[in-house]
Amino acid sequence: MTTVRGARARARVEITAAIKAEARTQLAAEGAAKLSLRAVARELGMVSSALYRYFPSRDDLLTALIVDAYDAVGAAAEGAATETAGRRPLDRWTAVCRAVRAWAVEHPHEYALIYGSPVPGYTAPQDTNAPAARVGLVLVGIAREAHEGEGIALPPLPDPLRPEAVRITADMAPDLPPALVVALVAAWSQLFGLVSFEVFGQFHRLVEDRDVFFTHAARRLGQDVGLLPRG
Amino acid sequence: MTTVRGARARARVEITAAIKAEARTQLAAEGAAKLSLRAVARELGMVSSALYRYFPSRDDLLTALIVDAYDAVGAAAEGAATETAGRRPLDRWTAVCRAVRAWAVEHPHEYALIYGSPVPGYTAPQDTNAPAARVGLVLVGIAREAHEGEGIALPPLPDPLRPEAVRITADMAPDLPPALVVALVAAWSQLFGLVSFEVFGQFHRLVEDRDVFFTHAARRLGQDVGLLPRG
DNA sequence: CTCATGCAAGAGCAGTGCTCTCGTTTCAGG
DNA sequence: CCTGAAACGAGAGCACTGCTCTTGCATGAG
Repeated sequence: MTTVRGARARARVEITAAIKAEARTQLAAEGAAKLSLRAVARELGMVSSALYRYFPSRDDLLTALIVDAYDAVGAAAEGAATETAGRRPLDRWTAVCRAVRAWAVEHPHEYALIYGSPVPGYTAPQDTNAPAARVGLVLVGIAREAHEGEGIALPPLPDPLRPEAVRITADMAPDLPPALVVALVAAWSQLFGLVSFEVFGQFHRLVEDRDVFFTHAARRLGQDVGLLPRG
Repeated sequence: MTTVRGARARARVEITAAIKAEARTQLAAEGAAKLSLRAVARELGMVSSALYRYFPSRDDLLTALIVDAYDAVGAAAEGAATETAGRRPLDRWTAVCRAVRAWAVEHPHEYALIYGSPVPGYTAPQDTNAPAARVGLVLVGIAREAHEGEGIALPPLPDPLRPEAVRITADMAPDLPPALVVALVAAWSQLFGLVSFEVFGQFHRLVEDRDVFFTHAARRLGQDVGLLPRG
């Protein structure tokens, strides 16, 4: 049963949540590298070994935070998409990009956890895959809507490399033309290039008005996948 | 004097180089987070405290590696630019992007060091600025050449956000039109979005032929800054 | 030749992730 | 209701980390 079976089970979920909350606080304050199991336990009034009853290792605690971060940025993107339902696809695209950026700027350490360097020997377990895909799926959804409504026009590609030659996993969006899927994957990664450079400080003393810059770049990204500027 | 003043000075530069070499080996093997001063010293047959004669702290050793990494990827980009001198700007652009990607794929941990999450409380000192700018300057140079030769055409921007409204530090490329500078900065960061997603594994089980995909995306990036497909 | 300086070694401090043991508390099956 | 298994918190301990300080030795400049 997944229902609460008693005081013990209730305490377990509460303590697990408290550990994650305190870990997230330390993460936001100092970054992932300085997240210390002992410090978390100390702050919670426990002893470090007691924490291993809830998370088998430090990496497992990090994994939980990673999943939460993916879910948070995914929820931000989905929220922006639903709030702009019915508007022009290019405006929706831009709104979603801006929501991702806003979340990243507000939670730089959590952003770094999921879109920065992978932690040392750590390989992401399978259960991070679904949360990690949420932002991408939102973008695909907007493009699909535009495509079905004929509100999309991929610019001609005078390119020796036909996009059909780029093999993308088919089950991602089998209903969309390959050229659009390729453009979407590229735009998706390029979006996080823009966000990462801002969050990681590469725009320091280079881009003054980062909000305006990002909005402009995100809009052009939407045009790159064929979203039309006028509905 | 910068010349060698004696056996002592010679030994100093040799040992400094040996430390950096061993540190780079460990960096490539395990990643930045697992780089241990004691392990480096152990491997070199010294005791850990002796290492502090050469690097005041672990972060200073990391800084040295960061500068080296920026220089390495910058040199790769510059090499690709000089090797393709005289060819069409769009081809040169693509070649430079491919050189950056190739270096990143070959040195993932060093790439993560400079384009991944910033390390914990660490703020990059001033002497990393110049090496960090090299790749961007190569891209600017190619765009400038195309612009001077009239081989550039920024597509019309039916965009409510005029690029002139995006303030970019003026002394970056004062001779180029603002719209081009904005497009260049965006393309620069988007290039590293493509590379980071590949190196950090976000394309896992998604993009099959990553070399073809990257070349295609890099070429479109070049077109985004106005480089013409036909010379 | 002398002596300040550069240097390696070692001990030591405070901190880390993690394991193991040892009493105690809780909860479920008989 | 009772009992035994499971879950739990506390503590000691291991091997490791970055870093500091002191001690003695070798180098090389004056």
